[in-house]
Amino acid sequence: MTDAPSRLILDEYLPYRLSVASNRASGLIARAYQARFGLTIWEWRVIAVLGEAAPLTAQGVCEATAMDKVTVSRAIRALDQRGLVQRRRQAADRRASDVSLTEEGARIYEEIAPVALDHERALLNGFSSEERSQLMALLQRLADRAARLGEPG
Amino acid sequence: MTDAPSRLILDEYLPYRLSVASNRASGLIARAYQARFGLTIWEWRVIAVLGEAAPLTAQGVCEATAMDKVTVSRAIRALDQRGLVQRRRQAADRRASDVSLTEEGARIYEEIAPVALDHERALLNGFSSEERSQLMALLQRLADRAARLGEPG
DNA sequence: TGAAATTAGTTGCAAATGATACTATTTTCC
DNA sequence: GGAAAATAGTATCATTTGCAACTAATTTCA
Repeated sequence: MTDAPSRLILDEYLPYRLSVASNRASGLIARAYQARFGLTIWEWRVIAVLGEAAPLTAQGVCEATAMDKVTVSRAIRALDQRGLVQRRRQAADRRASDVSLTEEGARIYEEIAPVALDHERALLNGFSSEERSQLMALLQRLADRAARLGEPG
Repeated sequence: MTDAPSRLILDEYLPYRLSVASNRASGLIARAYQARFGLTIWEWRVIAVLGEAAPLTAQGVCEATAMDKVTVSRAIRALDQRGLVQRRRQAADRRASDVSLTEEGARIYEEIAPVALDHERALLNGFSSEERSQLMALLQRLADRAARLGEPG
């Protein structure tokens, strides 16, 4: 491995930096979605994955969104009540339901996706293509590493 | 500028990736501090900045930690009640108080700082020195950018 | 087979969080 | 000098969150 700082300075501490960057970016986007579509960030994530690949069970949504199952359950219920998703009990396993976007949900997905991408572009404005992929790759490695450190114990 | 994705795929969406990486890293560390020192992540941040430079006012802590003033107020009160920080009203401005670590607070800081750095090292294990500074720099730019996009409206 | 363990999803409750309003003090500036 | 605006920090209240317990269905395996 390589050297790492030996003295603690919050502003140079990776988990802190990560948290600040994430909170600012998420906050920005959360506010936009709330104001414009009345969606929480979790509801929007569920719509996003269902827009990519439906149907999914709640469990499938958990895996695809890295959200906790309680959060997913609540988001799905809220979306169901608003008529943006529909649930159908699986014949094979009656504990589980297939969840998919309704027509209106799909309409919202089509409307939201470009807005989401615009936000991403705005955030990454000024980053070269190479910097972007570096950033994504580094974040991926970091998340994997944190997951492995957390899981076993 | 450069190209950016034209189709929304959650798993390749920067704000999402950022959030996952941050939550996993923070969660890991939050659990460790809670279990080992009984500190929340905010309390620990306050201790960290006071360990670097004290005294600070609550306002100063806000700036140094990127925390909201209500959160800072609560963290300081909790630490005060546990005897880890002390507050002294400023003579010059009696609305403000100077906050600093008590002896015990300093003792905890000395104990915690190396643990924090160990966690950081564990997370960054496998990253080259160059990758680390890249990551930090990219996160910094991103946070700045998000802040500027958020502030004005 | 059928008791025990596992899994999908929900609910209830306590704690964390955030927006807003509030007190006390200081600054501005006419 | 003093009214109006600004600032430091706290309190209040409603919402969000997260954990643990729960129901219902399925799987395991003796």
